Amino acid sequence: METKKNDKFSNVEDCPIRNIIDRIGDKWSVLVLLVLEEEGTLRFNEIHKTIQSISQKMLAVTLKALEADGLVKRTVYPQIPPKVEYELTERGSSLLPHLHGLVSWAVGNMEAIQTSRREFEVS
Amino acid sequence: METKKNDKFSNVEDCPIRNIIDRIGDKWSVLVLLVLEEEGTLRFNEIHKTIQSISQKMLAVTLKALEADGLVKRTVYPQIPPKVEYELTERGSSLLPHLHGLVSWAVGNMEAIQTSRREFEVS
DNA sequence: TAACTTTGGTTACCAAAAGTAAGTAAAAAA
DNA sequence: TTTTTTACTTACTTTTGGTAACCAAAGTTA
Repeated sequence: METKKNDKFSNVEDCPIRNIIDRIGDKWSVLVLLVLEEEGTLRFNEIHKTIQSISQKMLAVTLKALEADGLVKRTVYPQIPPKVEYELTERGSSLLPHLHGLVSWAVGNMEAIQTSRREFEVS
Repeated sequence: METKKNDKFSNVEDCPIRNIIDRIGDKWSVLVLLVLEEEGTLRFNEIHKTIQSISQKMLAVTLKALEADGLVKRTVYPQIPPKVEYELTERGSSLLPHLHGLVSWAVGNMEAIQTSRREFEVS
């Protein structure tokens, strides 16, 4: 008999791993976090210029999600034309070292991985 | 004048960050890697029993991707009914410490993040 | 006075990725 | 002969992501 209790990953809502993967596992969050770390406080369009391949829509969606999770702080200056600045919160900063671990692994292994992929395709 | 050279993330194909995020940032890869680390060698259905919320299709797709990247080794025993075993490769094992960094951060911050999300919703 | 610029978005529409449920192969057991 | 077992695949639906056009509101230009 297989009860839910035998599956330690059954409660997807409360599984921290799935929770974090669902959030930073999207297409853009990690890139935005890394850019904000490197460049400091940035306006919407400045982020967009740094990550040209993201659409305005996805940048807006990504920033809103990061803000909702308290990883990024959004500051609106009531001007016309509008001015909105984004910066990492402490919580966002505390995540970054772990991302850097991943990034360094990725940098060190990317070439071998790309080779593996090509070999796998032909077979 | 904005040339491609001003955007250090413009070559999405060759950006290691995007590369690794695209691969382990999918919904299931990290979970599968963690299960294989914890349980050792497992058959297809054994993984499926451990991660009940994944569909057979997505488990198959995920394993194939991990195999293509050389993170997981697939061994087929020519029997009927079939027997296929999956285990981490060295490359896969070398990635896991970095994932654990993320996991521990996720465990430590999940509650605060969930609170932030609820607060963000109402405002 | 009308049109254009600037910024930080939103909206409608389309494509790609992921989820669901059912089907498949092949042999051994009932 | 039907059922069982295992590791998938296939057809279909839903969710996510991408593209391009549009918007507000004040200042600048003509």
